[in-house]
Amino acid sequence: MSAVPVNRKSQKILAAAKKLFTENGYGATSMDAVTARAGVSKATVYAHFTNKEKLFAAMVQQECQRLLRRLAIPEDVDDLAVDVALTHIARAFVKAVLEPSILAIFRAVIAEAPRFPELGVIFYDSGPGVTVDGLTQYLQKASDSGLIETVDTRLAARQFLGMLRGDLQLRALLGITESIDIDDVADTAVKTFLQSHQAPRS
Amino acid sequence: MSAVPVNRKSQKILAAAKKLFTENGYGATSMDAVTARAGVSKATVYAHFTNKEKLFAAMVQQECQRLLRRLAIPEDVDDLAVDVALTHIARAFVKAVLEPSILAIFRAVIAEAPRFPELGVIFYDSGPGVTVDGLTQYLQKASDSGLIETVDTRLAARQFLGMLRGDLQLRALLGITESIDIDDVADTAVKTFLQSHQAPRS
DNA sequence: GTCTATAAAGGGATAGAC
DNA sequence: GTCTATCCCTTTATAGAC
Repeated sequence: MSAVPVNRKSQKILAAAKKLFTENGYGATSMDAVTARAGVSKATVYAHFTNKEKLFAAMVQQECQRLLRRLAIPEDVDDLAVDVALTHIARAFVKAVLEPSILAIFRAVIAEAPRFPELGVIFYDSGPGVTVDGLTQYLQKASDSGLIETVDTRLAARQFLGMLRGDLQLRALLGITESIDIDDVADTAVKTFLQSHQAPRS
Repeated sequence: MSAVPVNRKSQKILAAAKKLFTENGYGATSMDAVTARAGVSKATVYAHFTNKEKLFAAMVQQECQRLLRRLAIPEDVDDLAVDVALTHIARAFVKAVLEPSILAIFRAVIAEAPRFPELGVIFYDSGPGVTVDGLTQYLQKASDSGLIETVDTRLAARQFLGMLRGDLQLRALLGITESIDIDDVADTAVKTFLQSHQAPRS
């Protein structure tokens, strides 16, 4: 008589699926491996998730909700000075996009995007998309207040986030590890951005 | 008595492998499908490429050499004004990273990076890496000539290329198509970059 | 080197008992 | 809902003839 809405077994299966799909990829993950890791029988897996595709999709959607919220822009930055706020945002963002668990789900979705087109949209909208939206709103407010001078705030947000990624994220996705100073990357991007967008001091 | 160094059959097989691996992914591509598309027998494939992994690796390496050279910075930009040169570079770069054939190989390598760690390095060094190197050299020369003021030219190059990608490349990798003005994205990035790096006019 | 045929294993999915 | 056992197909890889 638990109040948990989703079955316990479902969660076990999804956890196993997440681990195996993200580590080995969709094609290289067998349903047998999922059942073994989840500690249930094969028939149970199929009772909960019709087939392999549905299981993969369910796993991705759950991870979207769980992981990618970390990419959202916090609400409490409005009180800070622009450079301080952007620095907070930048450091958190760089850290998040290099997180192994987030990289793993990125990799899985990118890999299977051609065969799961809906998932690409769901993934973007619940992850990278909310980051762009949040930063765009912030920049818009800052621009309205005269703190910065930016005409196309959405494009500016994308540029800023792109600067933060540099090719760090790509290298990480490719499995190239490196020791870099995350804060340095973030702070330099803030500096570059503000030099371009801050209203010339009168 | 052809002078072609590599076997004709090899090329047929590699072409089929490229098509199938990039379209369907590594796991979903069978050796049977490759042989059928190449019009050869299975034994021939195995005679040329020991196994499936080796075939995939060979395909990636060939595509690295063929496709990714397009990401290189052209040599003839030194004669141009900085803003003109950067605009040329930027437009060509954005166009290249959105090219379907290049996206396909990106997707395949990212997907299989965990199981083919060497390929990630080879891919980066022969593609995105040469872009960063080339632009870094260009920025260094421009900085030495006093045309721009940039302390860390490599970081600046990464920032600039990151701005150009924005999240365009990510969206493209996720299969999200959109109609954008490539030149506009490129030109805005150049503007932002120069506002930050150009020596203040005296 | 290249083919046809096949071996050996593993894959997704289901039947039927409980 | 959950299990065990199994069907049936595809897969990778090889044997043997030419």
